[in-house]
Amino acid sequence: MSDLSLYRSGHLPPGFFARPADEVAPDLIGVTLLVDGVGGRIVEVEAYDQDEPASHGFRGPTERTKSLFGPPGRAYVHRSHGIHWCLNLVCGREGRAAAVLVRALEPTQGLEQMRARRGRDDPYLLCAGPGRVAQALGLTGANDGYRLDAPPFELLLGTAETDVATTPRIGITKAAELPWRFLDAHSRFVSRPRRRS
DNA sequence: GGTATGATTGACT
DNA sequence: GTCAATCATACCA
Repeated sequence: MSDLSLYRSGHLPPGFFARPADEVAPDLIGVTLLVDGVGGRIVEVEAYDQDEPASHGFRGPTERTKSLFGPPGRAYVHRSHGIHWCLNLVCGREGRAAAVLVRALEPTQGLEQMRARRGRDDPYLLCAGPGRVAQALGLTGANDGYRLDAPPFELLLGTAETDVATTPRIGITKAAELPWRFLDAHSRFVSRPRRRS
């Protein structure tokens, strides 16, 4: 990956995900994520890597994490707390567990469909949080392993520069100090405001 | 086999 | 702020 600006307002360039997750993650802020034409602009993500204990891949591949260890550019959709689904975008190379968790979108397309799926009207509660994102986009474990460069998925580069802030990750107890949460510094659609310093 | 723990959310005090 | 929901996985016996 060299110059993203060459691809502005188009699809993601080939090889975009074939990099370490903490390099891919900030580049995803401002990218539009759609599933069957419904979705919005990514404003918050977190990176996870096999070598740190917060990663689902830390203890090696399992039935649940096989797509996480698969080729980059695919979805890894896992259940959280037995209730919610969370969408990850697989990075790195096959055989290595690296992924970016999509934590929040600014809803831009298919608002009514997302409201119906979420059972809520407030646009700030449609996609603010990983479980909410998956629910709004209609994603479940059935979508685990799907390619991200083919329908129903679509990823489009943003057209404007985005100010990316970096903070520790949320909701984990291991490797909690790693600064691998990336967010649009000015967006109101993030799951939680930037941590006070 | 039993128990503890989540990459969370929504309801409630 | 606290806490239950709900289940696959991890870890210990």
